Amino acid sequence: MSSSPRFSALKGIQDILPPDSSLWQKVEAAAKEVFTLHGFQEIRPPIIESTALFTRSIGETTDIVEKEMYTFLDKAGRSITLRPEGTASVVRAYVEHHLYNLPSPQKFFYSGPMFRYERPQKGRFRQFHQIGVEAFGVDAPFLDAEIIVMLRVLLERLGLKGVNFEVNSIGCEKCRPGYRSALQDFFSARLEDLCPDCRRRYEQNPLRILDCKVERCIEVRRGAPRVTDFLCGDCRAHFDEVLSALTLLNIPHVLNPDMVRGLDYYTRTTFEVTSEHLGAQKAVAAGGRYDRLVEEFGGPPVPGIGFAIGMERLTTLLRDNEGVIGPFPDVCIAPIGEKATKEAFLMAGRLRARGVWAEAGYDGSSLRSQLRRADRLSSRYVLILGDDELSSGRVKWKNLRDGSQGEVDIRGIEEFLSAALRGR
RNA sequence: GUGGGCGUAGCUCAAUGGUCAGAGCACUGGACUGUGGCUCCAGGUGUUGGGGGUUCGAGUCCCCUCGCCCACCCCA
Repeated sequence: MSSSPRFSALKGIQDILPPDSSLWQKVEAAAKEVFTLHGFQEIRPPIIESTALFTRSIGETTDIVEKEMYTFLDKAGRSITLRPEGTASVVRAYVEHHLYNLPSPQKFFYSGPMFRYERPQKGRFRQFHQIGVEAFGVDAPFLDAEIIVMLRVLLERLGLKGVNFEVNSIGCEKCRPGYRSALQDFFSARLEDLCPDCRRRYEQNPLRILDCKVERCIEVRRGAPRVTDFLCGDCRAHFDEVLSALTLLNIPHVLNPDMVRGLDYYTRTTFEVTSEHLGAQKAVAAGGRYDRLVEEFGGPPVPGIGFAIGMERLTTLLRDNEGVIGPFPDVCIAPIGEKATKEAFLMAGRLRARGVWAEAGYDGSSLRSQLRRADRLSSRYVLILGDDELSSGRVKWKNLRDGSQGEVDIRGIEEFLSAALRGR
């Protein structure tokens, strides 16, 4: 090891290494397949945007905007921010390219890194990854239900178990102010019983008191007014239809009137998928409606809805459920001697051209160590290629799974292995 | 930003303030000149995260710093 400076990834930012990366690929492939079946197409927005895009949409006073953004000035002095979430960019693109002129709903999915300058902990990183979807132009409750169902289908296909679907409605700009003041009225007489954080929340965002984990605050908020009792007629009807659609579709879900959203743009339906195995950050996916956001970005009054899945959180759960086992080579070729090594090199190329994953030994290490290596890699087959084989033109093969072995003509190897590996 | 825990070999971890900081795993070779897994033998690597201090003597105690983990705030 040299004494020159050793680098490491930045705080809260991690490498995704094999075999973990193959689990990520599996998730991404399943998401693409499920989303496509539901009419969603991929959109690839940039990772950096002008800072104002996020401060507008997410909310000036949210923690994300106030203290968690990676913001810098470019060479022309413009304020640029690494995206802390995906929705703002998709809405920007939707408006910028006048996609509201296309038939509604327009449905998109995306995946990639997001950045928030936070203290890392379990399930929380400074660079993390989301797979998300957004749908524009339809405010019908069936779209809400369809999106929740789609999320469930995906998670089921991935074999994820032990998660809960929680749903809520936080109303619109008409009903929320009334609820907010009703909450403040309720807590105003009990302020001294609340924790310091909640006293601050009382002023800034009283809905957050419903989310507090302090024992005393949980007591105090018993009997607090529920957001679902303050919904206006339209919001009430919308939410009821979402719920009955979910019931119709046999989707297990729980009403959680205490569920709060961190971003300002949400309206009406909100939902979360939670797990008990994620530490303090138990949401593996979350989303909701944002019926005013397109308009706020200068577009027509077009409703929107979407969700995002936290990749690190999801893969944590999948890893716990089934572990991660990497892909295995189909065959390792163990050459003995220089001439055989050259032949093994060529043979590996021919096998690969036939779709067989072949590994050939590069140097003259012993047969024993080459076999040991093949075993460690969990290779299915080994081919032994030494002077005897070169002169006889017959290669020795061994099945490392059951120990069977034999020989095969050197020119028939591709056929032999293709047949032997069929149905792998 | 706040609080707690932890940093010793590639990995998992030992070592009362006291010789030269050890073991298992892994890796390579051999026992078995060309047959993996089991067993045995051999091989060698550390700025004890970094810096400073206390001490005759620091991996061990103190301070600073960096990093990791967990929690708060908040969030996927």
